[in-house]
Amino acid sequence: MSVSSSSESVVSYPDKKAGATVWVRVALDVPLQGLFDYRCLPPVNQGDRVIVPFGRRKLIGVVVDLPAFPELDETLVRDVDQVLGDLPALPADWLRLAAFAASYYQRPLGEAMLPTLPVPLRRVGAYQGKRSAGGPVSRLDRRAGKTPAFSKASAQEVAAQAPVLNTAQQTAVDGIAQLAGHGVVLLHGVTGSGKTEVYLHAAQATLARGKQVLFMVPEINLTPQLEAVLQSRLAAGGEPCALAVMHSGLADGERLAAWVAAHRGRARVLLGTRMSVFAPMPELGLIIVDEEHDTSYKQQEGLRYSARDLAIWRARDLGVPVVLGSATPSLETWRHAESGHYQRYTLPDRARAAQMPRVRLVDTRRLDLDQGFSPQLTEAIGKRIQAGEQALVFLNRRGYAPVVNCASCGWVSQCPRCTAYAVLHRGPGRRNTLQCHHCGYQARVPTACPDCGDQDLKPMGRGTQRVEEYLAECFPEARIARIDADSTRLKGSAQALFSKVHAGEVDILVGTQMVAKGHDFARLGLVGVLNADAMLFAQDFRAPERLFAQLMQVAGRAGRHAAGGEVIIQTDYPDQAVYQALLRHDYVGFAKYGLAERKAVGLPPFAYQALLTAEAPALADALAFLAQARALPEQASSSYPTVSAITLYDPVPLRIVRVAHVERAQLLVESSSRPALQSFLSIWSLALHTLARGARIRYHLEIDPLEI
DNA sequence: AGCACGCCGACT
DNA sequence: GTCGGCGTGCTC
Repeated sequence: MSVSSSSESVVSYPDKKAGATVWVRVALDVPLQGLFDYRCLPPVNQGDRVIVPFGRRKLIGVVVDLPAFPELDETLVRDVDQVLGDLPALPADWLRLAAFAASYYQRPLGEAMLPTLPVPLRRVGAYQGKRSAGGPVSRLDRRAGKTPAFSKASAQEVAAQAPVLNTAQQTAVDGIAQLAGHGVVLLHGVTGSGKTEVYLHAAQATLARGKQVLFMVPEINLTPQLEAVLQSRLAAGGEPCALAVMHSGLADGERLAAWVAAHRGRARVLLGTRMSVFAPMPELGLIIVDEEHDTSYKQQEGLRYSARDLAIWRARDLGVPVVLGSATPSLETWRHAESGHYQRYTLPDRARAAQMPRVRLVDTRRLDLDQGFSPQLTEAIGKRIQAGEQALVFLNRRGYAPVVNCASCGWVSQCPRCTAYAVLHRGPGRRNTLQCHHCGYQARVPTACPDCGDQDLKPMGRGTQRVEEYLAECFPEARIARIDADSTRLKGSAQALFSKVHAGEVDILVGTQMVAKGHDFARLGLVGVLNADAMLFAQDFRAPERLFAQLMQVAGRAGRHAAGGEVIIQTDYPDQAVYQALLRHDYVGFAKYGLAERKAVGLPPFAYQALLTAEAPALADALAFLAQARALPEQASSSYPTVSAITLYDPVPLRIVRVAHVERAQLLVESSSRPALQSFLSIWSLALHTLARGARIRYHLEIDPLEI
């Protein structure tokens, strides 16, 4: 209609029919505090998406309010360009969740809200312009006849028999069923104890009540079998259940399809990674957070949210249960279980016949190691493969060797852009490279030392490639496979490698933490762990907790089906509490010890933290910014009512100061009171915004950081 | 964050 | 004479 310039002027100056227009308050994805008011022709509702002019461009925003009066002088308020009616309005509970996330993580509402929408729903170009063709949703619906937005199993598949629950599982299922309204349930059980079966029963009961289920997992591509299990076991209304899957590996269109299916209530189960916590689900009745301790639930850029924490908030807001599952719950969660704040159900043994693997510590202090291998470990591997079983060597370090060193002058390979070693990688056909694991820098390995010209350059230490090479020398008959980020770079290659392992075409598997998650190896009899101590002495206070979780998880790979599985951990520190607890498979003891230690020194979960990180070309500028940030409350103490309850630590450089020519420093903020911290941060974060303007500084404020 | 305006340096 | 460097100012 609006082709001529005269009709455009009608849009700009609408008729002043009394009551013909309303005011709308819109959240936009701009790094500006506050919301933006526009004039709009009804019908328009809270939760509608609108296209609005903003400066010289157009943006898609979400209507969060219909105020009686604009906050601004009416003459400055512009007109909404278009109300997008292609989907039902975003529900009120979704708006509440976004508002909570924005305030808790200290970001403008629009910056929290808009990025959670599938890309096509927030791109003006998808609605206006040459090839918009009715918008992304109508295009999706036109396609839907051919490719459904979500999958359904056939009725026969759904009839698949459910195993009988053991007593502990039944107790947990009953406990979840008896929750009237909201409650947090911690399902504590080791790998193979049957947590999935409890989830399935709880989910099935929820579906039977006509409600939707949100099932969250840390990484979906590592658990492809879960989708099939949900598919074949869950039904809704006598029909196989409609399941949608959502994760970051999906193309924009696929993600849109899953999101729309959840939003329309067509998908009854949504299986997804952390981003799925923001999917609108009008009839949500249960949230499951599998492996709740997993750090993948923490978003590491943009809005740095914890999907687990938001899931709990969302469940409470909706008055529905949330089930957290883990063999090694985070100490935050465990503390709530201990205090009775969460209901805890423990699944004590492996539900199927298998035994827990035996854990053996090999004290490497006085041993002569051969390429990092103790005689005990090498011998154990030999025995297992002779018996026709598989062995897994776990090493959290990829590449051939972490550093190359000159024997005569002491030169070491370093990344020119980062304060980190350049790692030696073996490429195909002896094509060796030095690679930086922080910035992606790559270079040929010098043939002689760049400093002294000596040709005696030696790889120091070892990564998965070198371990693979060593094992091939030790066990020339054995079929060896390596699974790490390098060997699985190509799409589908991870799947192919895992299939080979499952098919028994591999005797020895070498892998990084990638192998610890999800996969269930039937013939695996032995897990050997190299270099665990490196993780133990990693920078931050959560390192032992993470190491314990990771070793429990990798140990769970051994002997899951057959009895007699064994885990060998090589360490210089066999007396460390982590290893001692692991010997006894004693999470409870380890958690008790860990919580006591945290309490004694006032660390989370007995304190609440925020971390301000500054980045600049020169470290001094980053540190100066942080020093100024730290001084802000002193300069204006009256604006900070809770500052006395807050500790601001000294700004310090990050352990890896420079990454890709950017130098970083951080400042830790701590309080024993979460409300006091929140109140402080809400004022401080505004002041930081002003402070950073002018200074050529990038910064971010992270709430509840996992690594400090 | 974009996006434009604006005011000084080397080039077809 | 212009093309273009990125400083700074604004967005309901």
